[in-house]
Amino acid sequence: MDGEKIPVETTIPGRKPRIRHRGPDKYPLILKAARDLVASHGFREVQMSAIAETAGIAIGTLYRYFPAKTDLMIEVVSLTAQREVDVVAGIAMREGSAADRLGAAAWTFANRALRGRRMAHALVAEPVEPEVEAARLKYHRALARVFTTIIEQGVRTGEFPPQSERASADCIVGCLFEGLVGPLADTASDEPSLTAHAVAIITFCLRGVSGGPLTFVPQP
Amino acid sequence: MDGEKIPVETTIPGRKPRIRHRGPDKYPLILKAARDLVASHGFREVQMSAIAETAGIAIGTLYRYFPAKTDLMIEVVSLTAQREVDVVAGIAMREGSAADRLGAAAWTFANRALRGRRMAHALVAEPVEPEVEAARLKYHRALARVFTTIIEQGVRTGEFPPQSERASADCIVGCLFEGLVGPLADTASDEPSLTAHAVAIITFCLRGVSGGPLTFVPQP
Amino acid sequence: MDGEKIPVETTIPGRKPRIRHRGPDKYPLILKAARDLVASHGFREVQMSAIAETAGIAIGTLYRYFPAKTDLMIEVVSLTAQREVDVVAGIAMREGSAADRLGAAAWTFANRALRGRRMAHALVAEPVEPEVEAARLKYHRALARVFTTIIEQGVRTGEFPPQSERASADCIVGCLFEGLVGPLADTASDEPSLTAHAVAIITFCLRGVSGGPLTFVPQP
Amino acid sequence: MDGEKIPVETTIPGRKPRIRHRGPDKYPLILKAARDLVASHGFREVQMSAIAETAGIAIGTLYRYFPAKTDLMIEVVSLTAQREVDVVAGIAMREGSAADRLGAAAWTFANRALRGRRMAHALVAEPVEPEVEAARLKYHRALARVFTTIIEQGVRTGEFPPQSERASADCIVGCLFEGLVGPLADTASDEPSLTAHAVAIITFCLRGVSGGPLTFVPQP
DNA sequence: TATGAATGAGAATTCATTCAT
DNA sequence: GATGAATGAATTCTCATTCAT
Repeated sequence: MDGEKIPVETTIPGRKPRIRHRGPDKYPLILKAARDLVASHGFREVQMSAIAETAGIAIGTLYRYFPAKTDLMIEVVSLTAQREVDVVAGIAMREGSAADRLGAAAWTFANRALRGRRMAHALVAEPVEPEVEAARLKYHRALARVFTTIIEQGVRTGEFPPQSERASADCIVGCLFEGLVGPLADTASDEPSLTAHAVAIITFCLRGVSGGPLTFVPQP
Repeated sequence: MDGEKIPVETTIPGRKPRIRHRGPDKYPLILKAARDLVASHGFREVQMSAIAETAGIAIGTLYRYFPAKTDLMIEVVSLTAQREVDVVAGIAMREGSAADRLGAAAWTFANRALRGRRMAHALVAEPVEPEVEAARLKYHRALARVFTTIIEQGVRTGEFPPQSERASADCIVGCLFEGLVGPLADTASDEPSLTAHAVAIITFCLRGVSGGPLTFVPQP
Repeated sequence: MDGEKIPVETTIPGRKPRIRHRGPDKYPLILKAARDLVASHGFREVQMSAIAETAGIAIGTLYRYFPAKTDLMIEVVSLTAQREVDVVAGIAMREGSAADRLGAAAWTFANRALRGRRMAHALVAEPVEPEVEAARLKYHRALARVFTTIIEQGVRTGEFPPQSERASADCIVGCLFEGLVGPLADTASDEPSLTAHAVAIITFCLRGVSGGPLTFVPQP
Repeated sequence: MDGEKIPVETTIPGRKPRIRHRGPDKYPLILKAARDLVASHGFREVQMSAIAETAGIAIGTLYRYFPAKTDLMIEVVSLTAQREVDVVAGIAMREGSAADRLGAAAWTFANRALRGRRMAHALVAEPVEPEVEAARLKYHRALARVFTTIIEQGVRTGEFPPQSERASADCIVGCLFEGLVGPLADTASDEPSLTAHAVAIITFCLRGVSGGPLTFVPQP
């Protein structure tokens, strides 16, 4: 109506990326609440209202930090998974033979998974939406990549026979998930038997990769 | 290994028993509709109304046969899983060395899983409620039991070294799930590369069990 | 997982067009409730919950008949507007000179609008969403088309001078809306003065179309 | 017609009076931001946060100048409308016959409205709350008053026949709104056809007022 | 005065389950 | 027995407004 200024159809400011903080940053608080809730109840059972309540904030505040529930869940998966991968990768980079490092890496993963069972289960076998599922898959792949690296090194040095490193790495991840996370999710087995189980699984993996009669012995 | 079936338990104690009928039994009709829908859309996406419509009956009728959605889902998992276990168990009971039979059983599972991917994924990695999850777990265990049997026989005959048969069987199941079902769920890989992948995975399993340099070769 | 039946990714049955009724049809009930509420409170103030309550049904039932609020609002606009247009069009089709019929049609519209002011206002000047706005616009256009027809006939017979029939029809609609609906929406004028106002407006329209000193006289 | 402004009243009785400040007056800054945003997105789409961001101030500051969103919106309507009325009133007070001035005033309005369509639409057909609606109505009335003045002069000099000046003025406003703002709000018509449309509309108005075969010819 | 993080009431929509016919 | 319309609790997300710093 006013000839002097004809604003073009522009984006409304402040619409999407609202996450920008200075003062008290509730981000870690929210993430912790979400993590805890997922770890104890799984993805499906967690409502935004519960997360807000657990974090001691209002729902609206939640949405200042995460534009949608999906985003928060993705962040939970990514962060938690990344931490696991980092630790395992650290082990994989140490000194020693490929077999030793492979065993140590798997052993580390196993021990961490046996603690935090519920969360491990959520990361392994409880997808919700495609987008969260994608984040979960990334975790599987990242973990497999660590093992792929070790195996490739072993093959290069002749310690392991030629093989599809990708397939073998997938198998190791599968062994660890199925053997330690899935079936045991709700079983309350005793500590020693779980340890023996883990040792047997890692031995299986070493043999699968090496094609020889290796046996895993956990290092204290 | 005896000829008896390795059952995926179905009855849930403490639940209202399924209603039995006289006249036209819509039970298989409903189950088929539910199965098809789960196979094509996954557990989460299937509503009772959709199942009823697909089965060509009214929602109310659905509830005459299954007191709750959970029960129907459990039945879908149990029946579908039982069929898979049956087929794999059939292979496992044939003539031949333990290694041959183990390879053949795994190969059969792999091929069936690569068809019907969506359903396989639902059975492997898409739990919904604890109760359905429990049914899913029974499937894992039943499948593992088939492999346990083969391994035990191989160990007894000296074909395989002593080992935790339970752990090894879990590993095999894990290898197959992780290697074939999980990551590939939405990937559209070509036939030959998938076959090669399956071969590599089964080879890994054979080596894991035998501790020797076995290689899997699919029988035509 | 089952080789025999691989259902293709199909649409889940029963997803969208749920509107299919046999028994007690709440459709008119809902529409009446929505109409009444819009007529008394305008579009903005009407919540689905209020409509459900007014109709004496549950919210879920509402959604059996209308998949979304927008759809219900569109229906309200369309139906109400169509009725008005029909009545006016009926007048336009009668016997008589173009000027007579134009006057009679406008007079009819005016009288109906002066009753049901709130609703008329909602139809004329209270858009909500683009989709509802589109329905509202259709109403304006449909009403204009009635007048266009009369004017065209008048021009053809020489009763009216050549002109842009479309523009003239828009003007008539604008005169009626602005003169009768908009400003008076909340004014509580007395009956006689409103009648005089309507007469003056229609006279204006007749002169605008004819370019001559016509005067509108309402027929009893 | 005297020189005094035809004001669109702004103050709302019974509301907390607008806060007056000493230091840097952000008032015009905010108003400009709000105006621009309304002009490009309409009332409904504009959030206080967006206005604050556009104005480069904090939300809290916004609320120091306007106690509520409604107040700000009212101010936007009032100011914008006042400007339009001023311009049209300026034309109306020039030299010339009543018909000439009426045509020129309408022509000016039309041209300004065809630019800034979005804002014109917001002012004409996008009310939100009763209070904003009231401000919008004042705009309509103020605009009508300009035309009333011209018509009264024309009637006094015998240039126009006796009539309800109020009704005629409403009609002119209605013709302009309906013909130029409403239906065209989202249409992307070309310049020449819009001009022709405006000419036809103004001709209609001249005839409606004069009762004679006048034709509008835009002055360059 | 200015800031902007925090608030929370409110609105739309979904879907398992019930029950009168 | 079958039907399917009706139910309503539950859940996600929005945005005007407040207030401690």
